[in-house]
Amino acid sequence: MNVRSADDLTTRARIRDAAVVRFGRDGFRVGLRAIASDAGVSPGLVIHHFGSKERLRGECDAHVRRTIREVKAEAITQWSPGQILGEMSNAAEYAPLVGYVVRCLLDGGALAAEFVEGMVADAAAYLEEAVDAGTVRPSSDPPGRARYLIATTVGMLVIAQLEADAGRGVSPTVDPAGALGQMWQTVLLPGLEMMTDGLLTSSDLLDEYRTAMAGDPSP
Amino acid sequence: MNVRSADDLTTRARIRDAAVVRFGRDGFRVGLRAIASDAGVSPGLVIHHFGSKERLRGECDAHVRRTIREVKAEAITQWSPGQILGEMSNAAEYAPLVGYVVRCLLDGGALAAEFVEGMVADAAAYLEEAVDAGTVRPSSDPPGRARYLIATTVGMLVIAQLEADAGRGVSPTVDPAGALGQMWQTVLLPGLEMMTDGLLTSSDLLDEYRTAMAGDPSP
DNA sequence: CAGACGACTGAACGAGTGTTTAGTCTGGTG
DNA sequence: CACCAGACTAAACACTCGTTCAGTCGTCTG
Repeated sequence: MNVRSADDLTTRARIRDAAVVRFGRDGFRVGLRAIASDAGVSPGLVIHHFGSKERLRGECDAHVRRTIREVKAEAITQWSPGQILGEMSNAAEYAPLVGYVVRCLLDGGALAAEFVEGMVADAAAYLEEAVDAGTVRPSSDPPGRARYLIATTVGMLVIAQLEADAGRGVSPTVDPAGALGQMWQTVLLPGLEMMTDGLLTSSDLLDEYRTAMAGDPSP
Repeated sequence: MNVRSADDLTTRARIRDAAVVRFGRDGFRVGLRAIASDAGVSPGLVIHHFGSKERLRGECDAHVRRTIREVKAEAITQWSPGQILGEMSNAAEYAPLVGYVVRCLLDGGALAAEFVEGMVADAAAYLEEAVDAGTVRPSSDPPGRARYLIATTVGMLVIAQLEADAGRGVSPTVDPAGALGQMWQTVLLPGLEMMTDGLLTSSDLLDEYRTAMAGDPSP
């Protein structure tokens, strides 16, 4: 117990890391036997250490949560919130974590909701700073705008995962992190265009919506 | 066989419809017994009609695909592509289909990839028309822009599903379609703002990217 | 050295799954 | 009527899953 904090390569930690990788790559449906095999261990030992598969996943969640928080803390000044996952996927060390988070997103656990809310909060803070600095336009609904932008990131993660899964049968070497990077390249230019000039040529739609909401704000 | 096309309420169709609803609400992990029970039928009969659970899902896919194509065909002139799912979720008749599609998106089957590509293609066509009509700005990468916009829609679907799942324990009456509608309301104003004015106050970032790409277009 | 404790394994258990099988009921046909 | 094909069911089968259990090994302790 006292050794674990100093040397994080105990069997227990090895099982946990193997579980994160397996969960991230194959989803949460994988059997304990596959995880145990990856860790070079018997299925019974996994239960011996973690009590149940659910508690194993709980520790994986906590571990991923903690790691992301650390990376985020030291990177908050460098990148925009939406890019954190992209940058993490570039570092091979953190690539499995990205896969794990995407799986959580698809599976819909508590970590997923918390992760999305965290991204939204980060984006809101980041946008507020940028608005104060004068580089980003102010919005009449800052939290809503943050949600809107994070939705785009989440959608790209999901679509990248979709294509990574689809290509797995043909070329098993396709990894979600690579697919995500490719995805970023594809939409970076259109995204920038969208962010600088917008999409519409006139403000008619926005004006219509605003006057409609002024008359009847209920829907 | 000749009866089925005239009257679509054969036992076979009833099982298929029950499967679509169950798959959409609980995901593809639900057992055949639950589906059979919903259809008022024994588990064996499901196999008798469809051969296997996988083939049952295949017929569900085909049915959803066909229905969406029909709805799309008669609605293509009215709504923008991203709104089709939203409008469908309002019609109670089609609400289960929306849930099914979202589940496919999360599960990552062939229908999911096809569905996303279909939405992207629709969005691209819709945007091209709008550009010609002068209501939407031209883009230097129209397909990329379509992908970017559809990613936002997909992300909102996923997040809405996330929150619908999270609230299920507290209030089981929350349906994905309702969550989706609520989601739309939340981000409609910020989305419109974004589309009319953009996000950034200057074109520095875009210009930087363009000059960088002009010098080294490889990455 | 004796004893105890924790890591660890291999085999088994019980519950769940999709599927099979034997058999019943029903409606139409010669 | 006899017959039969198909819809349909109840029970069982085969398999996988998470989990349990009895027991072995090595190490530390008194």
